[in-house]
Amino acid sequence: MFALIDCNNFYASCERVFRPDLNGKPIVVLSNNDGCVIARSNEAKTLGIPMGAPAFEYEQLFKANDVHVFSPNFALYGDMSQRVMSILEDYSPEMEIYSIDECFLRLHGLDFIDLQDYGNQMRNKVVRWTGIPISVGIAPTKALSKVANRIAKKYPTHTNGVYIIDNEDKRVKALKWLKIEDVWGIGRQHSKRLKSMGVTTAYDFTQLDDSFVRKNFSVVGLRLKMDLQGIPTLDLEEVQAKKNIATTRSFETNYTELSQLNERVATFAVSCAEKLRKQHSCCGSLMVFIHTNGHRKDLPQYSKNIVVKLPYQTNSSIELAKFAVQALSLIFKPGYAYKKAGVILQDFSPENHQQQTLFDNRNQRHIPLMQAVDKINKMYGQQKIRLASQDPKRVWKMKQEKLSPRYTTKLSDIITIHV
DNA sequence: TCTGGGGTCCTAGGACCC
DNA sequence: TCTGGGGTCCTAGGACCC
Repeated sequence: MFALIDCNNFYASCERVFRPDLNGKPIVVLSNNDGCVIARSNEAKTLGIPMGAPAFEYEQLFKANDVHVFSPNFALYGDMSQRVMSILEDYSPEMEIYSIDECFLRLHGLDFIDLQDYGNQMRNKVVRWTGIPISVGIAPTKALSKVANRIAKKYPTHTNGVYIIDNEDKRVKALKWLKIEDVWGIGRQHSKRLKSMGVTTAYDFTQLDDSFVRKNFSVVGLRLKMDLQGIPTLDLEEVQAKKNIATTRSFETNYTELSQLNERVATFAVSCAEKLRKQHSCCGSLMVFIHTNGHRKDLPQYSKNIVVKLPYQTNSSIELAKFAVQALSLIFKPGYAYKKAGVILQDFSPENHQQQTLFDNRNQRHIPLMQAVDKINKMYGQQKIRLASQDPKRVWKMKQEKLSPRYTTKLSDIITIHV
């Protein structure tokens, strides 16, 4: 059996842990730049605030209903996630952390344990130790555990937040209940096509012909179908080194000058390089993109990306910033109002396994230099040491008007209790 | 005025090899 | 008249996830 454990309204719940006065009140968490809604408490969902709603369009509704709005506090969410995961880890030797708020456990050899009770224990411990409510779905396959989790979340009073699919009747009933667009792995395009052929539930999908599914939805669709039928085809996945690393941002205002974009792109490249060094990889190519604001139909639009093959593998912030800024100069066109830019690293290889090129221009001294920079930044705070091409005066800011304290990761933000 | 960010996998088609 | 067969590798685009 597999268990899928999912934190309820995770970001909203994290904010509420340190603001118990907000229990029972509607909360939303916004994306970077306070752009759109990326998390909602149940109360906010009830008000009809959709996922992805642009914040400025809903300002009135927020005000009218006393919705508490938060800028994203990823330091907090990341730390809370680790706490939740480290508790759940104790419930099985095999765990896959699937996302910041979800994990799969393999429940093997628990034949004499009441799984309902086991799920209840997880729930109670996590909420008691962290304040985060979770839902637990248990079933013979990963896809079915996703379905079970959805039922647990949808009917908390009936299920007590734990639901188990452990026989054929329950499986069929659950799949007939689940709408096709809510199936894990069936997105907007697939569900549109399926609905047009009369497939409206997960159960209908499992009744389709194998070769038809294979042809129209590839092996991914076929694996999903089997998993939903109770034949395990999806297994726990190991943590692997990333194959791409990206840093991309929208700007609070539009940028028109190359110099402004240079600074942003250099900073993005440095941030990517730090992530790359953290996983001990080097990269062989990078992509830089810029584009104008696609929502502004009244402004001239321009969007371009460029992929640069590097002359050698590297993870030096200095080198990557240099190549990224060079690439930018090749695609920058004056006369446009740029809203977003990004750097994406690709073509990775292990750091300690580098192929030397015949005419190697790599500066070997960057290796100890970067180690020193990383160490200092770790000790004294992010970005303590920066490249001169990065914003030396911290001119660049994101719109973050409703940022909560870093309760768990910053000494000065720890809550004080007055006795 | 204002609309997020970071990932994965699969497939088809083109370029190349002998 | 008639123009092979069997591969690999790479990339762009499209789908999906949170």
